[in-house]
Amino acid sequence: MPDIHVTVTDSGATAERTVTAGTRAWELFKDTPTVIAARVGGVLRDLAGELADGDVVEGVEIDSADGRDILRHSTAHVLAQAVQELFPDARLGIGPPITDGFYYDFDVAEPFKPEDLEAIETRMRKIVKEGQRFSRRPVSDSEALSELADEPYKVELIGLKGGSGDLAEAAEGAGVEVGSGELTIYDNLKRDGSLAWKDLCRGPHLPTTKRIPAFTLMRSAAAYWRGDEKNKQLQRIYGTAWESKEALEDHLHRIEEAERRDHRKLGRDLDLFSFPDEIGSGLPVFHPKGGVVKREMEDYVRRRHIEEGFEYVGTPHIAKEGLFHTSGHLPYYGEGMFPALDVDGMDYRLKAMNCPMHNLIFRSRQRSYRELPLRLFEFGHVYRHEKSGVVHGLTRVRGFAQDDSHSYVTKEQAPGEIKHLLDFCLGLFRDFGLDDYYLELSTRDDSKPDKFVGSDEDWAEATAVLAKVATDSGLELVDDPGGAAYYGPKISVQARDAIGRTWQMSTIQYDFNQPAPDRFALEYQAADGSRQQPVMIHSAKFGSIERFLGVLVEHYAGAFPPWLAPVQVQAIPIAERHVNYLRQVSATLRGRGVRVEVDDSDDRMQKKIRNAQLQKVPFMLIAGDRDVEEGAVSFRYRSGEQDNGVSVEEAVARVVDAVARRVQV
RNA sequence: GCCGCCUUAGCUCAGUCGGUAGAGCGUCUCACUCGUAAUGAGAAGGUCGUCGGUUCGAUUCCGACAGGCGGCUCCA
Repeated sequence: MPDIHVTVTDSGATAERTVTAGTRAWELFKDTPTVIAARVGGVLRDLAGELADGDVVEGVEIDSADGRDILRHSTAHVLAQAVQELFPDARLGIGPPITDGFYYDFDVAEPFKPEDLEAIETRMRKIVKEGQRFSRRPVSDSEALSELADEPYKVELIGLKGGSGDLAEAAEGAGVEVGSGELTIYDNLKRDGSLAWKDLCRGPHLPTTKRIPAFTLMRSAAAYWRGDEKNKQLQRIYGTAWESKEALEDHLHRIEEAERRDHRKLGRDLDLFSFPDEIGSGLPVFHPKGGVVKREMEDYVRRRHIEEGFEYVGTPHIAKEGLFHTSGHLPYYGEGMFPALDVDGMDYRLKAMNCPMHNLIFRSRQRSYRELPLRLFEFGHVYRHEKSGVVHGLTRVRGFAQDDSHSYVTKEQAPGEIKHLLDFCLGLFRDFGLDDYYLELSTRDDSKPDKFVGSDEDWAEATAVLAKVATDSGLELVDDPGGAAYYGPKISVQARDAIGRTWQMSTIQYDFNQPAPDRFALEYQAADGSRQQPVMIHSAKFGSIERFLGVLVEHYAGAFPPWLAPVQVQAIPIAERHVNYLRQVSATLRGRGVRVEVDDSDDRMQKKIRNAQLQKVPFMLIAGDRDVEEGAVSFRYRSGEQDNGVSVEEAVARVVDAVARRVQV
């Protein structure tokens, strides 16, 4: 056998090696059990793959991003095998790795029950224990079609590959089944070489099922085939798999931790807000403590808008239906609006957006170019008929307040105004202490022209303007094709919640449609006396007050920085005789604008500390005989850290300073 | 909207193989006045989500609806 030369990277060390022809990748990594696949010339391959002369081979560690994907994808195969062994009539959908786990879709007569998941998991453990080998086998399209004739969904995927070939569009995750090149089938072979199961798959996979160190099934849920509501619903089983039992434990622990931060739970525990059934789904009420946070947010953003050149306006919650025909909302967004209210034979609608009303303010008289940019702002309360299944705490509601503004500008002013608005939004995120976010650029879906208004040229221009500002910001930017509003593209700031879900917060939208002559016919008189059409830029900085508040609760796990905390100082007397002293201290604090409460209940002082701690109050001022004598207090932080004998003057200064600087403590 | 699961006191949850219910925390009352995360005693509090059906009898079984949870789809 002739020798071949390969370049091998193993555990970070690279070396040239000479091996006999026919050597397989696993032989290079015999001594590194954590390597479960190989990257050959930049392409992920099975360890069983034969090497060629000149190959550059890198070991893929199971705890790397690619390694985990391969592990999870292989575990998805084991899941599918177990399901088909227990439910022979189950047909296979797709089974890709996802963030922190994997899923596999099945067409089954009956949805899976919790007991089914237990049985499936037990069967999976058996398959893992058997150490079945993942064996790759290239097949022609016709071979694949005949072998998988009983799997209609796989057949459909093979058919798609033959067509336009855009599998990413075919179904999210389908790429793991069918690559762009030749088709491959992975056979699961038992120790004796007999075939246990097979699946159409691009791979690569672990060498054997035994290399799955830790996994668990999470839940089952329905999902539409190829993500299309018009298609049949398949039953999806979610699971997770990790490189070690410890990593799996850590993951499950992180999920528990996230549940503790859930704003819906904290909203109840901290008495911030609730969702009374009597009012309706997705319609929150804010309790006094939640009202404080909401008011601080509103005060902040109202003041900032005025500082940034906006004019505060006000508009009603409902309007005659015709207004929303003019704006385009009814034809393009009718499903999102609540049904009409019949008022004396005239149909009215709850508004889903504020722009039509701001447009009427703009149009209330002749406008001059000297007035531009003209910026209108208000807390606009909008109502959207969200589908029942999507309502979620404060982050997806049916009625909410937007800190909504519309900047009317000349085309030339648009880029500058967009940058101005983006800077405004980022400053707000900074002041509220949010740091886990990225920008998204939402553009038109060219394949659905009926969902968007306006000419190709206008869309291209608007998109280019937004893209440039977004790119220039230097922030992480993600494309969101098809996510634009019907009237124009947008930049949005996406923030992550405790469970890793992302929520759209600030939005900046470029709109050349509503000012158009066939809509609101907005115009201004230019310097040369001509009538020109402005561009309007929609923007909301919090986005929705409710959603932003929900994300804030999760971000801080309820422990708000002092400036936002509903109760900033809890005063705790050691005995009843110290209550009056603390009332005097509180009066001083209150005089400086601090939200302070004195706990004069019958509880013992230890209990009062515990309660304040559970309510996540930033500062506790505790006073007993010694403090009264010295004109001092004991100053306790949320961390449990304490400073005894702090003078009242000093304590007040500390609190006032922390509030003023908006710092977290 | 679709699929599955869930709904017992303000909260977290027991329980009733069909004979109308319990605990802890919280609330209220009383006693205690205590130096950095739970003092003790007592009391109140539930038409067991709503409406129908089956039954001698339904909180329990069945159905519809409402609300919630997890996904999917959607998210201007």
